[in-house]
Amino acid sequence: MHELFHASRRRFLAVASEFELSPPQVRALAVLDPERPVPMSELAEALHCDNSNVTGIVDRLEDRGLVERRSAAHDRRVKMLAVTERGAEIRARLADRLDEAPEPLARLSPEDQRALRDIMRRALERD
Amino acid sequence: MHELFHASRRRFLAVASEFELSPPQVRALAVLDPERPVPMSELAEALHCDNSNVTGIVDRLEDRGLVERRSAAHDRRVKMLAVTERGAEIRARLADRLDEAPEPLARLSPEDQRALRDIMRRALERD
DNA sequence: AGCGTTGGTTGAAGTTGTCAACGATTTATC
DNA sequence: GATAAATCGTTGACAACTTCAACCAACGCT
Repeated sequence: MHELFHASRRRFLAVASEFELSPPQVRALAVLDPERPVPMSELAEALHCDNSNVTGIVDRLEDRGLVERRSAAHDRRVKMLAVTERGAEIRARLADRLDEAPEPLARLSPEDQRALRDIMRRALERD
Repeated sequence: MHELFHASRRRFLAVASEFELSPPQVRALAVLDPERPVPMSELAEALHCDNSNVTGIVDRLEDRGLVERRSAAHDRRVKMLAVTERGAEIRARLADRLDEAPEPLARLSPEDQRALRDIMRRALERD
């Protein structure tokens, strides 16, 4: 199990540097929904970190034109995070790379892969 | 799959702060072998980071008395990293906490857990 | 002996992370 | 409706991580 996580972590870091993004930036981009802007605080919660931390991360994502801050209509304190067109494109390519099965699992037989998928489904279905 | 990694990551961070160690410090301590000191460069390789990075991480682990730098007999350039008695104790408790099955998997039926274990074994056995 | 290489450290620069304090705004309470 | 309390995002201070380039000491080779 640890080995699997280790392999996944390594691949995650490799993909991040491949796109010249830092790990938290990749995580943020993956969490954000191009279809539906969300407040900063929601991103902070998803990333398990402080509000003040996402300020900086979003700053840098905004500098690269991947994300946009928009003020919300219903509450002038909150800022909604919208993924730009370019951000959505990067995000999609990122997802493609990250959705590839990690190396050790890719070598499994088709039956094992199916069985694994079914078990994973059962593990998460009660949420 | 991503959800599983996410859950594991969250637990990992929780355990780290529980022991008042930073994530890289936990990783380092987990990699090191109390039975067999290894050179710094080997730790750097295991952590997928620069040599200069482990210098600082080991500095702080040494400050807390969890790890010791010993000069190697065969080559006076290299420094062997040895886990202290206290370090080994923390390391063991850390392993206990990290070896607990992640939340979603713990709820699986015994048959599914066995099947999962067998699949994992097959995935890694060709290494 | 001399020269290139290697192992670890140092310094600079940038990012991540937490915490406390703050300004602007909203919501609750009187 | 005015005032107080709570909320959202930002800022500043500080510690840790990360990479890179430069460096020193020590090794190995010719």
